Amino acid sequence: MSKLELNKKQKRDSLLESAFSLFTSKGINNTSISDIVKQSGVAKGTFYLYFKDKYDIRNMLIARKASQLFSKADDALMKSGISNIFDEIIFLVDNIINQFCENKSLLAFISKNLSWGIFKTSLINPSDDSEVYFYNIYSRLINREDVNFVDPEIMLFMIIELVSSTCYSAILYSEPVGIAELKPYLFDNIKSIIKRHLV
Amino acid sequence: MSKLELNKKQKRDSLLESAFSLFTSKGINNTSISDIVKQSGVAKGTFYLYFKDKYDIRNMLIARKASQLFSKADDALMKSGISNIFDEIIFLVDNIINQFCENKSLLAFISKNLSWGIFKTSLINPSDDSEVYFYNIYSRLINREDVNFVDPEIMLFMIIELVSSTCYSAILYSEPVGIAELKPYLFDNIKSIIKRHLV
Amino acid sequence: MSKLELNKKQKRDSLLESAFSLFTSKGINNTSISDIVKQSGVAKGTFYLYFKDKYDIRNMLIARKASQLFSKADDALMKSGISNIFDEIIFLVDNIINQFCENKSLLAFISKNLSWGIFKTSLINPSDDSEVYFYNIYSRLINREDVNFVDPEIMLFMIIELVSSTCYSAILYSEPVGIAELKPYLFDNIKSIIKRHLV
Amino acid sequence: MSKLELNKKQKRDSLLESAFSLFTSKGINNTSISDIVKQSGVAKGTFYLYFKDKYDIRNMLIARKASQLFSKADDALMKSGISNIFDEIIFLVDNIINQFCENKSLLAFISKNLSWGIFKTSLINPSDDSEVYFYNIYSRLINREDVNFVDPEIMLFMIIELVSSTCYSAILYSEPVGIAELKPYLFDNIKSIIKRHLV
DNA sequence: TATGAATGAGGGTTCATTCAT
DNA sequence: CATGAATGAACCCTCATTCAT
Repeated sequence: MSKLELNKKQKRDSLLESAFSLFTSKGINNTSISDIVKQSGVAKGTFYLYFKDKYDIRNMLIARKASQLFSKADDALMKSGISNIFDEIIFLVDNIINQFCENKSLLAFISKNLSWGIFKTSLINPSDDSEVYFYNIYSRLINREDVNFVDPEIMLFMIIELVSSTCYSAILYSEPVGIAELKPYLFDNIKSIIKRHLV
Repeated sequence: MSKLELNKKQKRDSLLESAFSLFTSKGINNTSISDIVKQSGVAKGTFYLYFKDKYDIRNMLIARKASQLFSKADDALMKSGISNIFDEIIFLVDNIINQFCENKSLLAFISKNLSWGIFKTSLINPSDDSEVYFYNIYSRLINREDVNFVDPEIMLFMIIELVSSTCYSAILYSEPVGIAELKPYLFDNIKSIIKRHLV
Repeated sequence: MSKLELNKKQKRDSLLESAFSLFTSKGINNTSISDIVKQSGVAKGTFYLYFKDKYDIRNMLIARKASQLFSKADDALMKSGISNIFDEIIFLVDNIINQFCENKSLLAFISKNLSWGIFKTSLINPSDDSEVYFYNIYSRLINREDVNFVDPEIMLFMIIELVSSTCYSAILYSEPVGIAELKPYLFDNIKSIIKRHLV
Repeated sequence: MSKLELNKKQKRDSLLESAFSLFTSKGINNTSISDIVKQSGVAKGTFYLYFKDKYDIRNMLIARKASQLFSKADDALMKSGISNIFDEIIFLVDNIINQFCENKSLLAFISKNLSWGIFKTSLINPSDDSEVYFYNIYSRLINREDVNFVDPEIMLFMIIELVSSTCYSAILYSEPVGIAELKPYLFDNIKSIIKRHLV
């Protein structure tokens, strides 16, 4: 990669990270392009060399952050030696929930913005290294040798939606209960979902 | 109610309905106070006599629309003669899903904005007739003579979160599948959740 | 007219006159809405209460200024006692040319922007008192008792186009000659045009 | 001409033609340097190696396009065998009008921008082959053996201004009438102008 | 109570121009 | 000669909010 291209990648990354920190701290609606470039230390016009508008950079961020989240969880899973399908999924969910607990603004951002559409777009058209990993994790979970799922995509969809929406309320507002109290019920439900999709 | 008070209530209702139609058709971010008052046929200053700002009227609307949704479903339930707890909840969910199918912008509005916090606020502090009704439905479901739930609030919470988040994607974008294909899995999962909370 | 309405008319007039002085001194392209409101002493948003954009105010100005130009010339004609059709038209043209000589920026503005379309729109839909006068002058010239014109509209069109385009170059740049030197030829040509349209 | 010089001429021509197509289709105000270089397939900086700014390239274009227009008309005239001065001028005007009818955006461009100043600059300082040709046509019309004109430059000036301003309205907007209906009057007036300048 | 004219900060976006490569 | 990434001033326009009527 030439020096110029490296420079460009750094600018893009800097804009992405500035946008993320602002989106998560002040919310997307209250973040202006001005804010983002100011935090990045680049000129306003530069933003438009890399992104179409605020929503373009948001979409890039969701895919990127969700991928990193899963990659991290998957790394831990690899080290754990777990091989049972139920345990694997619960492990991943638990790890992700813990990441959320430590980074509540990430939770707010992902929960409010992750849609299954962006999810799949990112799988099919990875725009970043982390998103390539993401694809590998996904396909490894789905195409296992030991088990056959009925409609595995629907299964994952339901688990992800259930986890993200309940955690949002439990972790951020302890509503109706805190995450610790919620977990047993949540994990039981996830197991039920998996069971439902086993042949 | 005096004629003046009636007039005031009509103005407030008119503002609420105008805001709802604009929020659902153009989105909250793209709706201005100007738009709302123009559609309502009242002056700009008048808005501030009834609501603090755009987000104030939005919160009022969520509670109001969610209550109406549940009330309608409950009316149908009453006429159905169903008394089994599983069937009752599935019936309610199914009815609400059907309402969503017929009114997709309502789904988008409720899904993106309904939080358990507003939900409970509305239960505890009803600001409208429909919300009082709402409370009755809720307590009738929870405090039944025939069954005892463990943590009934968590159960309802999970069901509501699961339904609203999966329906959002399935009904509006047919992602990962359409609502018809999703329903069997969804209902099975709801039954599992209920079962889990029965003593 | 209420005090409020009077105030509004004054604001509108002030904006029109500010825009005119800026358009004529700096050109339309180099005049921003900011410039106009600054000169008018009103807030930026106020501009948009009265005009759609820069081109809206420009069109209003052309009609207004052209009407005032003709009205002034016609007033002088009334006082002159001239009744011969050739002499009347030459008198009007001469008077307008002299107005242009004294107000070159007005000439630049009118010449570059007056189109027959705006001309007729202003005749049909006067948006101002001066434009009503304008209509009267026009119809009095066309519908005379003493003479009958063939295609009087085409005749006026040609005279106006010839005068405005040649004066632009002659008065502003003395190209190919100054206005004094041009006049004899111009007036002869106008007479030829009139003659051509007499039955 | 060396290969390098040829390459440079091609770049310049390419920029000129791109600018022309954009100016005529979108208008000068809505055309940016970015647009021009994009259409030309050269880098932004390259533009500034050949032209000072947008208005520089516009002036080059007017002279170039006006010259081409006259050259084409003159070619046709040469082939026609016409030798009478009235007929020659009418022939040229008619030919140019017909060119305008077939290329309305050219008409809009020329009419709005051709000034007698640029006209003469182009005559005196031709910046291009076509402009040299242009000069020949001009002097051949003026310095004839068979006739002597009084102030031939004023004569041509008036004809050109009258034709370009009336055609603009008639061809582009059919105001006050279409070009076909206008032509008889226009030609009569041109003949009057010529007659006026014959000794 | 109700009005709606007025505000002006601040939003998104464009673009001519420069300059290191 | 040619490039095109970067700049940042300047643009247009919106809008929540106020306040005299």
